[in-house]
Amino acid sequence: MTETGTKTPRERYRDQVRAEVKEHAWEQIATAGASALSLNAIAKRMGMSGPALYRYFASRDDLITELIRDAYRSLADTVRTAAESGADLLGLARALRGWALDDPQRYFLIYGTPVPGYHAPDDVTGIASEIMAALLDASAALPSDGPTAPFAAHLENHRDWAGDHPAPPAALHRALTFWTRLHGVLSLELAGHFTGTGFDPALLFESELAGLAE
Amino acid sequence: MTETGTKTPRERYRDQVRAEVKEHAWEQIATAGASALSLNAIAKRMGMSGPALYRYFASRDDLITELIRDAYRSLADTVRTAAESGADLLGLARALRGWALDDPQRYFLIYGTPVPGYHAPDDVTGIASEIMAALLDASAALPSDGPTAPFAAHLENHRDWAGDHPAPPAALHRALTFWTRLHGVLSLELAGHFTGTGFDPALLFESELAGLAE
DNA sequence: TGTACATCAGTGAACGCGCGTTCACTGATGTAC
DNA sequence: TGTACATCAGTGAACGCGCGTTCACTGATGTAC
Repeated sequence: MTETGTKTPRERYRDQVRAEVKEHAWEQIATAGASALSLNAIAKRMGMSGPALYRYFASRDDLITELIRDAYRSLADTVRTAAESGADLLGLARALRGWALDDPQRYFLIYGTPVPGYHAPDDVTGIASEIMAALLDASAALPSDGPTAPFAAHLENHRDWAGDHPAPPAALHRALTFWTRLHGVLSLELAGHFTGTGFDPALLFESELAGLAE
Repeated sequence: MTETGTKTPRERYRDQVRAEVKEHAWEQIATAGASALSLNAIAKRMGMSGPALYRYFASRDDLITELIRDAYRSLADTVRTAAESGADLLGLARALRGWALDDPQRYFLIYGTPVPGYHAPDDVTGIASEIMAALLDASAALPSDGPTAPFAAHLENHRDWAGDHPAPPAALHRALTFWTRLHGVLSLELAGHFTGTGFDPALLFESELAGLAE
């Protein structure tokens, strides 16, 4: 055991190769989808033999799990960074959209078709909560006048998903609505269902969210 | 060539086996996802040898393509039937939701993670237009008072996706918004992102769409 | 109604492929005295 | 500083698997006279 923070050359090398494997994995996912991801193919592209990768990842599933975790982490960081630089709720949404457009298959790894039987590791739910917390912060920061919808009352009684966030029901509702509308436009756009329609998805995105920011 | 409409026993048998293959395919997709679909596995479950299926489908891709077409057809029929029995825009949305809940993997085959490089056959765009036309009809049937959003103006200049539907810009906008909000709630719900949140996705669905029906 | 032929469903063997993963081993890198 | 040992990266062979797909063939079903 070395002191935390200090890394031996071997450890640094390990980290570097692990990172390189992941990079090739993302390339492969972007090219052929996550289901086509293969350890042997990655090894070949790195000029190594297949079994060599088992020094770095226990199994194919292990690698995928780590990619999912990284994707969540990357999105959470993106949203947090935006929040720290003063973005409002709409700004967070735009940051999330940018992140998704940056690598659609990474977006789909989190929000796309679920693989029956696969369960994400427990710690990603914590990261997912981070993202939601940022949205809740931004939502609560906006003034909320006007009548509250009936659904907000329902949310007040079912606010487990918000953790211990002190946002009032109207803010819960707004954050959740932001969340679903955002994914509605994004998932259709990224899956290509707007190609050939003529209109600009970015404008639709703005239009869908603008009304919510009051 | 027999007269159209009349089928020989052999043709009927063919149709029946083809249908049975598809049923097993859907089961397999529901169980393990579309990427795990295998002709050999289907044949085995039907008590046949693998090559036998090549009498009925030219290739694995051919089968998948036909499943996608059937999924579109099924959704279009669902929406059309709802429209014919007098459902309004909200009713169409509910019909679509019911269809999706009925078989989530069938929903994802159309609206889920796209497989890079795969292109749906041309004729499904026609079926997709049918669905959108039903939404546009229902949208245009609703009264539209109030000011039109800026995005509606943009849509007026980019209405290719609406075909030759005579809906006014406000109706185009409303149909499209229905479409994206509906998929926002549905895709997150079906992918399991609401599990453990406590609230009722059905209420969120209603809440998201109720405001649009004026 | 019966016979001769054509059509077609289904089989089993085979091909080539790439996959995940295990294992015994080599050679290089780091560590302890 | 040098030697003895432990650690670890990477290789190549091998296993078992299931896949899509082709092909020559058998046997049943339908068709024509």
